[in-house]
Amino acid sequence: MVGDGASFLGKGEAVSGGGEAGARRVGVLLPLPLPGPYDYRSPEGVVLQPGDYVEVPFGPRRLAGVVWNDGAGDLDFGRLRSVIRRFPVPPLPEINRRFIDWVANYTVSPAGQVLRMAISVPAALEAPRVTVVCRPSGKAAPAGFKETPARRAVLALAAEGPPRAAAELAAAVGCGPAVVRGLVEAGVLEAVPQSSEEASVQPNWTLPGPVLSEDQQEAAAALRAAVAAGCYSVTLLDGVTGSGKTEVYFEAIAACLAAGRQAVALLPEIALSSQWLDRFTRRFGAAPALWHSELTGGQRRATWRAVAEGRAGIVVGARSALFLPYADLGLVVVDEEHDPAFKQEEGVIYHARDMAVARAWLGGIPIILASATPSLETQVNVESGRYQRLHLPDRHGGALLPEIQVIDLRRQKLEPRRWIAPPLRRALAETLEAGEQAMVFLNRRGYAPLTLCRACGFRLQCHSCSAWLVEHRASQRLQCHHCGYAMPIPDLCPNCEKADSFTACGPGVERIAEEVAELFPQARVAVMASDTLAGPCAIDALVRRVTEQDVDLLIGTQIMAKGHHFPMLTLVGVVDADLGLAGGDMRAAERTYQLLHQVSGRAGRAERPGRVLLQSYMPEHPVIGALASGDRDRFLEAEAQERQYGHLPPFGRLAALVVSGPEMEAVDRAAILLGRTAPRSDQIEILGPAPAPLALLRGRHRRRLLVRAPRSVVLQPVIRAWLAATPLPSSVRVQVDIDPYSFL
DNA sequence: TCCCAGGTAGTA
DNA sequence: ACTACCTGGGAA
Repeated sequence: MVGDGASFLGKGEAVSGGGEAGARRVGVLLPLPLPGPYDYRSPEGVVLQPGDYVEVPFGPRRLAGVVWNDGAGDLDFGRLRSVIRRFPVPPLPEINRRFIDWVANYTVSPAGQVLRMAISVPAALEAPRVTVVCRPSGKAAPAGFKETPARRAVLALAAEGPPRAAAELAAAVGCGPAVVRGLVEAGVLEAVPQSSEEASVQPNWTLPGPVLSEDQQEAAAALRAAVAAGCYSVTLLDGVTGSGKTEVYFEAIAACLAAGRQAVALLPEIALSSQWLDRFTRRFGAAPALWHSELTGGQRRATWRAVAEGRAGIVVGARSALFLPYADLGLVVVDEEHDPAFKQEEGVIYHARDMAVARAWLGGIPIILASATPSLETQVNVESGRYQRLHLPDRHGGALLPEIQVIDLRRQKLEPRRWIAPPLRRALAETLEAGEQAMVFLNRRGYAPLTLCRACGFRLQCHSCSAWLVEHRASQRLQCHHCGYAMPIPDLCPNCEKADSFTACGPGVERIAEEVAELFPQARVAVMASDTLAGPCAIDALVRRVTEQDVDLLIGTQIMAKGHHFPMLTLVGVVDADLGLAGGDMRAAERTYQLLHQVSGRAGRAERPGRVLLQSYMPEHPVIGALASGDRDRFLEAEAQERQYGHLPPFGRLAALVVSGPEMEAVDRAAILLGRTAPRSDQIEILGPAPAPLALLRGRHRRRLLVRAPRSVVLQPVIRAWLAATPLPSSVRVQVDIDPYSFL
């Protein structure tokens, strides 16, 4: 560093001694997919520490980054540009920085790209807006103080309400700002600076919790002990739907707050419902800090800053909440641990549950995974003793688990263009007659999944994806569920030009709604799918209508499978329990089991017992059998065995390389080249290239290679070396997916 | 011969 | 991620 000094001194810059008082070299990580931190020099007289947020010049732009290290030193000091300024935010703690490096290394992505998830709100780095507010000083009025009516009114107002800006006080009273100013000058009011995001009401852990069952108390005590121990531990909170898992982990959160540390609860995006927040607010007397994709810029900023400054005790959010700059994280909770929504499939591809466990391990803190249907990975970790398990076998408040029956569609033939078999129709009629509510579940949006021409057999397909266009009657359009493309339903077949020749194939929720309306014209029917409900507010509104019994029959997709508590709902009918089992994806069975189990869990959550009817063409399938018998563990064991035979996760390691680009030939060439340069080892097996599950997505052709290896092999360095040694044209992109969620 | 578009390298 | 720069094709 000192040696480098000569070069920049030579350029006529005044630095004393080239050392202590002068500029120093720092490595700054930028929120970009660069290979590593870039070196800058610190401004005169400013000492920068790792973790400091800084603004730096980058080409013609200015960017916010984080001081990562002392700099790589591979560039002459004289050629370095200077850090512009340090942002007025607490530095990113070391654990958080190590976590970012760890995730980057694990997911084979540049650290800067991971950092981008952590500083996703650049505005939060600026000093908060400070306003001057007035409040009573408590001092006596000075001699000669004249009490006018206007002054009296201002003082009275200032005495009751919260501190307010002078202009605000004046406006409320109806006097000029000079009156307030005069009071401040007289010393009766005092003007104090207040940051615009001053402490809102904080969750209060000292409030008494609800009455817990014996099982719940026991589990809560174990979790409190884990929090008190303050070291790394993973606990699976395994409880049937309706067993009150949430209330149990609330106790762990309370313990964490009592210890003065922060807690984060990750929920699958969709489960961030007002029902969950209501329960939280009831327990802690205030809402938690929120983090999810629907937040406005201002809300994001407020949460980010409150987290960084340690003011936010509890954060509840979707997967990305894991990357917030916690000042002192003491507990992680992952609710619905098995949920596929935790898998991020774009940009940095990661599974939030796995990253959360890593975060807990790095931070030396406990983590709680909650689920009624734990993932196979978690189950295997419990069996091997790596994770603790707490079991809640019974529903809270004595409610019984629903009785599950299978309707064999091979015997109970469906009428043409009908999807509800007679036994389900009878059950629905009985339920409605009893004044109870029913739910019909079909995990398929729209009216019909496929539209074809009766004359020539032409199928309406998306131009940029390998997927059918789905008819939506509500919007009168055909939609692609992968890229969002939509078009009006054409009058003529694009192929044979015949008019009125289209016919809908198969059911979607809209079609089921139509059938139900014909069967039960007097029933109040509501459809619940992600496209019929715009945003969380609409979901909340419908959920409220259901709890207030404004709806008799609810028809929906998986959006209504999660977390909702409908006391009067006693019947769940599953239109097509086999949906999702087709295909050959090893995870299909597990996923279907989890989804249907969760849907079944909506029935009979209060006093009235529930029942579930599953319509299936293959009642002998292990998934259907496990659901009907309630024997989850035997099913998981069988699944585990199958994965073990296939050397598949969690018994082996798997990674996917997805090659994509707009031109099929270029993508194919690149994929074949990658296949040729693949690492050769008797430990590592390369499968493919083959068309990826969606061979065409958003106009990009996709090919996939799978890498399979025993658990003892660490795949990341192998993949990194492989990619580094295989130069590819810039027209194709390679995405690395460690632990891919779906594998055919 | 010039201009614009699209592809590409570099950002410290 | 942007942006400035370069290359090449097409029209003047």
